[in-house]
Amino acid sequence: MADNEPAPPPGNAGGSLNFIHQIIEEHNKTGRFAGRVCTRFPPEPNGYLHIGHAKSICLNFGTARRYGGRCNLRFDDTNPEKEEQEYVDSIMEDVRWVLSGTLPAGRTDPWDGLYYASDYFDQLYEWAIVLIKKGKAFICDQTPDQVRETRGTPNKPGTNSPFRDRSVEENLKLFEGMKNGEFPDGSRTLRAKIDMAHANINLRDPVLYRIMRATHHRTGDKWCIYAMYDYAHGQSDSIEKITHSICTLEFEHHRPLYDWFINELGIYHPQQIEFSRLNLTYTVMSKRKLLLLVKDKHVRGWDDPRMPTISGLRRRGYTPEAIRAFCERIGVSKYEGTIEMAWLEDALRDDLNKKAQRRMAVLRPLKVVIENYPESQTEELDAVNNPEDPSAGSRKVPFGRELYIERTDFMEDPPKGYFRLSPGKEVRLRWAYFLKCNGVIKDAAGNVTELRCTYDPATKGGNAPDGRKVKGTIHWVSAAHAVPAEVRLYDHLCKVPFPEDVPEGQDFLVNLNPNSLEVVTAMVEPSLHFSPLPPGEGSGVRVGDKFQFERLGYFSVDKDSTPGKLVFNRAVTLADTWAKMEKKGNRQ
RNA sequence: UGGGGUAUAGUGUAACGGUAGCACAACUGACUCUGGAUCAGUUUGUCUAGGUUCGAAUCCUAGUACCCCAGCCA
Repeated sequence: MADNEPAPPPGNAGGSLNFIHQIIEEHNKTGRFAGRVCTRFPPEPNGYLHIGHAKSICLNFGTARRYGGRCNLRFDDTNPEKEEQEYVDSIMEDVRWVLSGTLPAGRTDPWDGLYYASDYFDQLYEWAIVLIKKGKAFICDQTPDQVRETRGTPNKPGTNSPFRDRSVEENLKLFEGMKNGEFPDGSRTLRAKIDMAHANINLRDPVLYRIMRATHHRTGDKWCIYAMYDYAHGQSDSIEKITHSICTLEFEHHRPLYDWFINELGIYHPQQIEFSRLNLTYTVMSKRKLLLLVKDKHVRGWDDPRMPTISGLRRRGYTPEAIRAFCERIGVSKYEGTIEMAWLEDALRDDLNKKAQRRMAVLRPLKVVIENYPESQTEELDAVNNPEDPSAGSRKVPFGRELYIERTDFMEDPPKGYFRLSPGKEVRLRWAYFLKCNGVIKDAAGNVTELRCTYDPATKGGNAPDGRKVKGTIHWVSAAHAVPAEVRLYDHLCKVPFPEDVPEGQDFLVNLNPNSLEVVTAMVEPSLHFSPLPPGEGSGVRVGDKFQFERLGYFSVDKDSTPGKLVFNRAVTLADTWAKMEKKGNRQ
């Protein structure tokens, strides 16, 4: 994909071509486009991009890159009622981010051309006149209801509009009147004159232009008629000399209509190729549904880390490399399946395991007092920053008489196979000493509030000179030095793998996971403190910095952080064999 | 009694008439100062029924299942 990025590991895509690349290579062989490859990514600026768009971005930009071609970013902004500049801005930011690190030196934008369908409004209007003059389009005065009623159904042909046989002169005059604002919104349309009995409903005299007085984010109030997507899209591709117009499956039966326009107009003919859109378990992926989640405040915004949006994934802690690896792994086909969320999560773990420095953080603290450790003593111990990357070096972590450990790392009455701390048992404190539990202090309700332990001074660094082994190693932070931090623990947005599968009359909202966000106050090691300074200035962590909290998962510094308060998002947990064993035990 | 698509392990994706492979998941085991990572191994598959062929996931015929289409949305 990129010059400075290693080739993807031999996954399912390794070595073999996806069906789109096969088609392109066939075209290159036969000279259909003279060896030229030009693709485009054509979002409508009516919402934020999601992981499904990332698949399309990787496909379109990756294909262009692969064949030495070009890829445009084009905003299909033909419906001013739904489109906003905010969305344009977010889309550009997200495309840049997904592709960041893959660009040749000196380039900031991944697109070879930045276009808007609104750039072509004048040309589209001229072409409409051409169609009218050819007798291939007419002004229709039917109401929306009448249009619907006369369109027929999949099983029943439609009937001709009574306005279908207006003269060319009258059509021309009325169309100009439409453009000049002489008629009210919705009172007339320009329609193609094709075949009201066509088996493909898209060819039953589709609407080309509607009257709509809405301020367009780019053309302002210049127009009060707007082309329909179907009329604009194919010609936009044609204008840009797109060779391979890659889109999702639902546009397959629009292709004959696009071809009809191109042929009637006698203009350059791109090749449209359809692939199946991405579906993921435990989430929803349509802009309509995501908009609903935002508008009705089921989540905290488009970039809520539970959202499958690119901005949500970014905030959660995903890296562009992980997103790209995921898109590479899932492949491209026309089969409409659903990818398991575990694939996405695995891609992130795979990336961050190599890159993220390790830190110790205790999510649900349980106090430990080491009775044989001197009262006022503290010391600094060496901790390796990343065992996968020696160049990451090491750091000092403070140790003292009082510590916090994870509540789940202690059990008073442990089951077989539990090798963390329990009365009389010994564990290793990561990078520190062996620790043995001698007593348990409880509150009136019987909850464990504190552990009384002893340590073995001879095991400093984590190894026993007598060669004795411990099975468990647990993480900890020194109570005297610990820094409280807000940690947001995320779970799947939806509580079932296929949230759209609901009984009649219900919608996916019933399947939202009520426990998708849990907020805890964790204790983290003091090397983690927030810096508001730009990267490179002073010490501390910045928004977006990622760490592995040992044994817990990967965490990213959230933008809500302030110098007085760190906020982390849990991007993904670590694989947890013990949790799996427990789950299996419970099932029996 | 419409049209357009798609069917290969649990999930995706290869194989383009010649040993059904890979990844994720699951399960074993090894190793480990993260029950992480890593390594080794195991289980599970060509929608069905016929046909052509020495040989079929692939070609033919007939079925079956699922998806999309009746916006002046994209």
